[in-house]
Amino acid sequence: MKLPDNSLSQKQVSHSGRLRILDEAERLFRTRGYNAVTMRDIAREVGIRQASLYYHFPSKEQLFVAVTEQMFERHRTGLQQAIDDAGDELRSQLHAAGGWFLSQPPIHFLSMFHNDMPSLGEDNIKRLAICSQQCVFEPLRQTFIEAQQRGEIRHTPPESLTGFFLSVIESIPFVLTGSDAVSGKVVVDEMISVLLDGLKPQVERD
Amino acid sequence: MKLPDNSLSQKQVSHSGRLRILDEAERLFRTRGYNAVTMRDIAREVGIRQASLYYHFPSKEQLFVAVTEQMFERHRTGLQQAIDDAGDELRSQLHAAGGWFLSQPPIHFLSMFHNDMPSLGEDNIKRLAICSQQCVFEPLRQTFIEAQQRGEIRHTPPESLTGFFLSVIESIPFVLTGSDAVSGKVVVDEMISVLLDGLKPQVERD
DNA sequence: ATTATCTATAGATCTATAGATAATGC
DNA sequence: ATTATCTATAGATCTATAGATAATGC
Repeated sequence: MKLPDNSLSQKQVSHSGRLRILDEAERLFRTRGYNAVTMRDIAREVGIRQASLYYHFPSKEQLFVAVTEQMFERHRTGLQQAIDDAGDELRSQLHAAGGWFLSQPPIHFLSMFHNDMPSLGEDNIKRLAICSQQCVFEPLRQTFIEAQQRGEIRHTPPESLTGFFLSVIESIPFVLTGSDAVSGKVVVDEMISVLLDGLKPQVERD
Repeated sequence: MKLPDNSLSQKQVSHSGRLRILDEAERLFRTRGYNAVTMRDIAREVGIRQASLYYHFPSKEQLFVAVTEQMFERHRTGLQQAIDDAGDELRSQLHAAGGWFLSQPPIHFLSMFHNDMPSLGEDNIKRLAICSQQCVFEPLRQTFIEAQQRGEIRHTPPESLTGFFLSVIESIPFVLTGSDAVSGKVVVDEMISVLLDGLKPQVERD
């Protein structure tokens, strides 16, 4: 099974079968989690029978892995692009990163690690852990490191800052449940302001 | 294929059956989530047969609700106590709150709202949402409000600050997975420092 | 001949109920 | 008589496989 070679003429008007499945599965897995979504649910959304999914993917687990890698990969390119286009100031870079995440459906990292991944085989757990690390964590970590090298913020473990940033992003859908008088953008902007004020370089005034 | 040899001579040292069930169920639900835990799993841990659980609780869902309310209630008293004992400075209050959460197994709020609660009936969802609000959110929110009234920090929606604080607490088990050279305490201390520096009252600077 | 679907079903679970049985308290 | 357990099982699912069938490409 290779990539479908592109000699397909008008076969895929918008979506080949495989891509439709990936898209619908991603939406369902994201909103309800791996265990709560059945192959029947996915098939229903795609408009085929449950057994037909097994022509494209050998198992529910492999489908989930494919879906999740696709999603992380999309975040890697989108996030990197957003940061690169945002100039060379940490503040604008963080706003760009925040804007990127707000433009996408939430990843639900914590749920994924806590609920979904334990249902997978060990190899796939490791694989997805590495993938998330490289696609989402690493670009942000690098951004903080460079800001520290430029002296824009004081020295604090960049892993902590990345966790800090992402945990706020991830909790936005949750925070907004209470009072929807606030939008995600506002919460992220507040967070970035607090973060940057709190990380001002330790000048020896005072 | 009979009794799993119960070599305990005195049946129950400290716990009635119902409390044993609540405790084991809490541990399992917390570590694996509502859907991934079966009544059989809980029964196995308690040392009884699966059907016997239904003598104490009418359904898996009711058991989960009882377990979760118990847990939130424990957080309410523990958290309030920690804050009350911490003097009247925001910094020490936040350290106390952080220490409380670190002393407890993680709540996994986001997983609970995203994966567990959608499997419950609407009434129970609302019930648990209110319970978490009152037991965990409200004490923290009140703490931030009072600090603002004392002028210790600048004015920022206390709901955002609470979400901020909790989201970092919640992501600690996750952040630590990468590099366990850092302890939870260190991450929380860093977070509090950044938060307090970032929230310094708006003196006219620059 | 290949690709993509379908029907039918095996084999595992899981929740919950029914009714029997043992232990305890009066 | 009450309390707490047990065995057995009904009734729903769910994943995955086997084999038939239709559509497409050469």
